[in-house]
Amino acid sequence: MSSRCENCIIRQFNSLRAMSKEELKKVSDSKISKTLKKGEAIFKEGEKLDGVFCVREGVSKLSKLSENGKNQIVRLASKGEVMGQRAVIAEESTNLSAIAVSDMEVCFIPKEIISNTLDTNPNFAVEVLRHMAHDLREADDVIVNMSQKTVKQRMAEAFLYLKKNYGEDTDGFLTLTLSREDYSNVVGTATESCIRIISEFKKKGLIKTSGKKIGIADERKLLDLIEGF
Amino acid sequence: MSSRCENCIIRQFNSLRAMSKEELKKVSDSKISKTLKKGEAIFKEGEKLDGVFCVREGVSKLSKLSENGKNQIVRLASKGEVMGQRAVIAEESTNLSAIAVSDMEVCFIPKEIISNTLDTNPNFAVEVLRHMAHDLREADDVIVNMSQKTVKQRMAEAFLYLKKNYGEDTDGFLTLTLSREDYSNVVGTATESCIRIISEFKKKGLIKTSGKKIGIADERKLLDLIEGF
DNA sequence: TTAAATATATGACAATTGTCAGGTTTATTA
DNA sequence: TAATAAACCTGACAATTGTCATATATTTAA
Repeated sequence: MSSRCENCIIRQFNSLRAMSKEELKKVSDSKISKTLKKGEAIFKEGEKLDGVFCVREGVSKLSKLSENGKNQIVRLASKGEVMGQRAVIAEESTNLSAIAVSDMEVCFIPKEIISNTLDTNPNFAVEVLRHMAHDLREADDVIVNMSQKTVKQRMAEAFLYLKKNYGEDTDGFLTLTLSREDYSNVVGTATESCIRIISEFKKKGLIKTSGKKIGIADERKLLDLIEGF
Repeated sequence: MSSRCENCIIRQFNSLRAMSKEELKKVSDSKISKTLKKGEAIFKEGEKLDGVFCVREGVSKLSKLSENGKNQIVRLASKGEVMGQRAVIAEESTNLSAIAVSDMEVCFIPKEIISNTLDTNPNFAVEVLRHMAHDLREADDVIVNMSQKTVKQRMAEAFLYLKKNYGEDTDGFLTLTLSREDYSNVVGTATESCIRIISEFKKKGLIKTSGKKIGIADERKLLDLIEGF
């Protein structure tokens, strides 16, 4: 369970790959592995983080709750992604909560190691920067989608996003199963609206469902819908 | 007009302050100063940028246009901010257009200098990282606002944002004057809805107007509205 | 200065989306 | 396994927001 970071394949996918052997050794010696069950929180908005969390297995939602009970999922983080980095770098408390949407395995890495490495290893800093630049672009795209696309279009995009990023099983259902409420929080709509759209898409043959599971039945038509046809 | 970066006060506000004297000298020797009139584009979405733009004077909107003609302003950039950094770092073409919303003065800095400095000066990389972390947080907040707040609430926030960031003149009108269309593109709504809300706010004494100019008349009530009262 | 273009404004209406209320199904746990 | 809780679903309706049409004001340019 708690193996050496130097040998961890996950590292290939994130900024830790720019660390030197010695740096990785330090990380490995001070990291703490954790397992989380679906629904458990890794951290909650407003908390001060003492480090970052590297996702080894499973998927987490990064979301923000408002006073009126609405909840917006800003992005999903999975294998290879590092959560809490933004807050640690900006030396702020997190603006987002991280909650497991599937069983997870994460490694906690103390912030001192991260900031020391940032200060001394430009390769690492640039690598982190690239990842952050990517996240920023994605965030910009989400903003634009929220304002320029209808709920239906955003739902269609959510399904295709999940297929692209997490794949589908042998029966053609999305590997990552989200609750209807999670979908509504990704898309930014009421759960009822979300459910209605799922029903409609199913009726029209765009998707198929089996219990909670959702599969893409007609990708072409979903794409057309997103484009506005 | 075209002074030395080493002496530029603007630098204090952005990541260039982490550059060494020699690095700044290089920047200064290769930078190109430009003046832009309100409405002119600094760059357009999809373009490959050969460098970044440091804002010395004026304000620019960073926005994205969709096929159906809708336009979303993702953020505003003003004195001290560096535009195009994200694209240069990620080595992608820009996802956003930058258009002057007031007369501007910007300095173009070739990307080679930026990436060389990133690779060799960890202080600079970390400083850029901090700025990007800040932008990312702001982007997350915008996503949440778009999904959790009504158009009225977002309009109220836009007015307070402009007051906070650009101040007001001696008559109590916002220093930065945006067109109604710009407002609608910031808030993510139809221009007609935007105008209607401005009329309503005016009628209720929350704001005052004088031609294009808008002033905040009752900050308390605007805040209450944002909070949901 | 006048004409044209652009920005602002408002009404009428339609479409989208949210809310509430009540169901049914599915999952959890005692 | 039965009881309970949670998630899913649907209808009816209301609120919000967008669209189209049109009028007026303001700016720009001939």
